[in-house]
Amino acid sequence: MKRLRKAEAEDAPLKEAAAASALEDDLEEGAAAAAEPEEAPEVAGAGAGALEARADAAELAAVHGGAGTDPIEDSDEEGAAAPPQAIAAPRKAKGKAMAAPKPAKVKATGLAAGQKKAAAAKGKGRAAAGSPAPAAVKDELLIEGVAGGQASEDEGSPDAGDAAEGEEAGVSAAKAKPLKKAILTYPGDKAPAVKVEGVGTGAVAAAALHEDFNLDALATWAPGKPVPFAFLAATFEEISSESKRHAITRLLTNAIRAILATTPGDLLPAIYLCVNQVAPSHAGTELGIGDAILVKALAEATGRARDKVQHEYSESGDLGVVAFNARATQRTMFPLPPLMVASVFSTFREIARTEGTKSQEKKIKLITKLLVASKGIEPGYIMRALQGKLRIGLAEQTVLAALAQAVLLERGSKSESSNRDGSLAGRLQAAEQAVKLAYSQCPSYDLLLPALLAHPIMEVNEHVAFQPGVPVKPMLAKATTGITEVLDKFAGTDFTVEYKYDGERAQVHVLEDGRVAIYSRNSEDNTKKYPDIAASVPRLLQPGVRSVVLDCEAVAFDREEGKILPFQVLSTRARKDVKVADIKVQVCLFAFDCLYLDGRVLLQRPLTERRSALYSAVSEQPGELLFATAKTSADVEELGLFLNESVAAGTEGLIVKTLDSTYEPSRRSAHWLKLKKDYLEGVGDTFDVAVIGAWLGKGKRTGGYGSFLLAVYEPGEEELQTISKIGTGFSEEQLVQLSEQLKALVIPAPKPYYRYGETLVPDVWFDAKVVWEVKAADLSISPVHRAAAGLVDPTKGISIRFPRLVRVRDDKAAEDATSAEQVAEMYRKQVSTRTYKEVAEDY
DNA sequence: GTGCATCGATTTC
DNA sequence: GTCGGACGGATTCGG
DNA sequence: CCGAATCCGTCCGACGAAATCGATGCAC
Repeated sequence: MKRLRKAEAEDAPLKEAAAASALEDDLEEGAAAAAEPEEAPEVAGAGAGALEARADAAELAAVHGGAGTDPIEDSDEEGAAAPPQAIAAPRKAKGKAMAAPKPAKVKATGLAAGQKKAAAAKGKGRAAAGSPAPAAVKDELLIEGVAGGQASEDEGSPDAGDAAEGEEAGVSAAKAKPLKKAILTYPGDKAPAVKVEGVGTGAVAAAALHEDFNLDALATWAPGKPVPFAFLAATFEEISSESKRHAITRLLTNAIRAILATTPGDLLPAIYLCVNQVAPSHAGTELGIGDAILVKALAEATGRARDKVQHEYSESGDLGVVAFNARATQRTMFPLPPLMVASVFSTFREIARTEGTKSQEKKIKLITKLLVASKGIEPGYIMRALQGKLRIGLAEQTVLAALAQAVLLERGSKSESSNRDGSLAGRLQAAEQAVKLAYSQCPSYDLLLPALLAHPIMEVNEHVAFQPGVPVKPMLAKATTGITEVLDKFAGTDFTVEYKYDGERAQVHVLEDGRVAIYSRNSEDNTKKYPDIAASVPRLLQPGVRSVVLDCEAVAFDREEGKILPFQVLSTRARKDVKVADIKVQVCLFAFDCLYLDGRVLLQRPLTERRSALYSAVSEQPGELLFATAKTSADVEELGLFLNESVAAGTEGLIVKTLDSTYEPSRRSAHWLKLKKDYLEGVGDTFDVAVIGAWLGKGKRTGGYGSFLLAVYEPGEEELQTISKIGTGFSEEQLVQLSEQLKALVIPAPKPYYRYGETLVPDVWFDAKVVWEVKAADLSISPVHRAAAGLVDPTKGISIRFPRLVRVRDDKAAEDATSAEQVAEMYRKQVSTRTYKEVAEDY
C-alpha cells in the first residue's frame, strides 16, 4: 500500500504530497491523532494519552511480534544496516554555523565564545590562553538568563530576531543576584540539600534557569497543531552557537517541553531528527544517502550545475552552508506550505525505504522536494540531517539528557511533585540517569518515549528494561598507556585480564523459544550474517539452559590449524543473507561475558558472577565457541608476559577488568581498560613517512587541510610509494602550523616518482620535503596504497591500520623515510604463523 | 538485455 | 578504530 | 579556609583502512 501512496505523493503538488505522506505510516497517524483539534490539550495530558495508546501497541507488538520488532516499522522491512549516528558541531566554526550571525546572537553567545571566535579567526595558536574562566562563567550566567525569550525570536523568520540589547542587559542584571544565590543554596529546597553526586554548581545554576521557560514565547503553533520544522531548525541553529553542555541541553529541553505541551505526538519524529536516526539501529533501516547524491539533489533543487555545488562544498566544507546560501539566492514563484517536523521525518523514512532500480532518482526527487519547500535556515539542516551530521554539538547523550529533563519538568509537577526528595538539579540529574540507563538497555525511542510519557520518569526503568531479543549497548573499554597505569587505576581492587580478540563484537541472544539473534557493536542485527553461529550456539548450551545472552568477539578462525586469523580475513565474509553452505571464512566466538541467563538479568551483577554464569551456560567447542583466555594477576612482570603472549596468539592485547564491576552498557567505563602494545610509548610499529599530498578539510577543519597523503621510500627505483592517509594525532594548533609549512611546498602535479592509487588523488600535491613519524596498530594488504608493492603481494601494496601522527621528523628527508623493504618485513613478521598450542607451550 | 566494472554508501575495526 | 578540544565536576594546591 | 589550578570523565566530531552490497554506467 505504501507503493500506491508513494506514487501519489510523487505527482501531487507539495501540499498534498506532504499531507499524503503525513498519513503514511502509523507514526504519522499517531501524530495526526494527537494533532486533532483537541482544543488546547491540558499540557501533556492529551498527547500523553495518544502516546500511551501507542505504548500499549508497542508493547503488544514487542511481545507478539517477537525479537526486536519495531512496532513503528513497516512489517515488510528486513534487517540491515543502521543510520548514521554521529552529529557534530564545530566549536570555533560556530560563528559561521549556518546563517549569517545575528547581532543578538553574537551577544548572547557570550563573552568567552566571542573571544574564542575572534582568536580563532585571526590568530592560529594560543586561542584559549587568555580569558580567565571565572569571569567568563559569570557573564555567561548573566546572559543565559534571557535564553528563553531569545529562542522565540528565531522562529518565524530567521532574520527577524534582534531584541533590544539594552533590555536584555537589564533583565540579566536583575537576574544576576538570585542566580548567584541559587548556586550557593540549592533553590527550592526546604531541607538542606543532600549533596547529590554528579551535581555541580553548574548543574544547579542551569536547573534554576528552567524557571524562565516560557511556552508562549517558544511555540508559534497552536496546541495540537503540527510542529513546524522551522522550530526545530531554529533550535538547532541556536544550539550551534553554544558550546556549553548545560546551555545546549537546556535549549533542547525547552524545545522538547514546547512540543510536549502542545503536540506531543510530534515528539517521536522530533527526537529522531535530533539524534539523526530514521529507526532504531536493530531495525536496519538506512537512508542510503551520501554526499554525492545530496550534491546532485541540491544542484537540481537550485537549478545549478553539479560541479559548482561540489566545488562550493569543497570550499566551505559544509553542505548545509552550501544549501543555505543557494536557497537564499533563489526565488520561489509562489509561497509553499511550511515544512513540518512530522512530514520531514516521514519523508526521511520514505527515502530510507526507497530501493531498487531508479531508487537514487526517486530519492533525489524526495530530497529536492524537501529543499524546495524549505526556507531560511531549513535547507541547511535538511542537508546536514541527510548527511547524518548535524554538527551542532548535539548528539545522542545530550538528547537523552534533554529528553529526561523536559519530561520531568513538563510532566513531573503533576505526578511527581509529591516525592520531591532533592533539589531540582538533583532530580534532573536522577531523571537523566534513569533515561540514559533505560535507553542503553533498550535502545529504541519507539519503546522509550511512550513509556516515558505513560509512567513517572523515575519508574522508566521498570517499563523499559533489558529483554532478550533487544540488544544492549555493549560495554566499552578505556585506552591506557601501560601496565603501570593499569595498576595505578586498579590499585586496591581485584581485577582480571583477558585477551582482546581482533574480530567483531557479537552479542548473542538465545531466546526461550530457541530463536537466536546476534547483534553488532552498534546494535545492528547480524543474525543473517552469522547463520553458522546461530545454528551452533544452541547446541552448546549446557543442559537445562533455556535462554542466555552472551557478549563475545567473533573472530575468523582456521579450524584445521586451530589458529586465529587476522581481522582482514573476517571482513571478507559476506554480510547479507548468508547461506551456511557458502561460508568461506569460519568464525569462532570468544565469549567473555554473560548478561542474562534463564530469566535472570545479570547486568547489575559483578563480573565474577557473570563469568561463572557464562561458564555454566555454555560449553566450549574448539572452532565454534571458546571462552576468552583470562588470567588473574596483579604482578607487573606477569602482566607484561601475558601481554606479549596475547600478541603472539594473534590478539590485539589485553582487556583488564575489575572483578566486582557491573556491566555498564555503552559506557567506556573505567572498569574495563584496554592495554594494547601500540599504546605504549616507544612500543608498536612506527614509520617515518614523507608527506606528499593533502585533502581540504570539512566541518571544523574547513579552510585548511583535513588529511594528508603519506609515502615510504623505495631506494631501488627511487620511488615514494603511498602507504596511508592520516588525519589525527595533531592538535588543532599543530595542524594549522603544519598546513602553513606544507602550503609552501605545493606543486601543481605529482612528481614522476610518486606511486599512488588512481582513486586516491589528493586535492594538492606537495614536494616531498616533510617527514613525519607515524604510529599504527597493524599492517594490511591494500587495494589502493602502493607501499612495498610486489614484495608481499604480487601487485598490491601495503597500508597501515589506525594511523596517527607521533611527531615531526625535522631531522629527516624523504630519502630517510622507512623503506619499502622494511614495510614488507614488518608485514611478514606480524602474520601469525603459530598455533595456539605452540603459543601456550611457550608460556 | 546481460555481464562486468565502477562508484557510492554503509559498516566493521 | 585514534585523537584532541571543550566542559563540568571533583580533587588538590597555595596563599 | 577559600579560591585557583589541576586532573579526570564525558561528549562530540575531525579523521584512518578496507570490506561488502546495491545502483548505475558501459561494452557487447
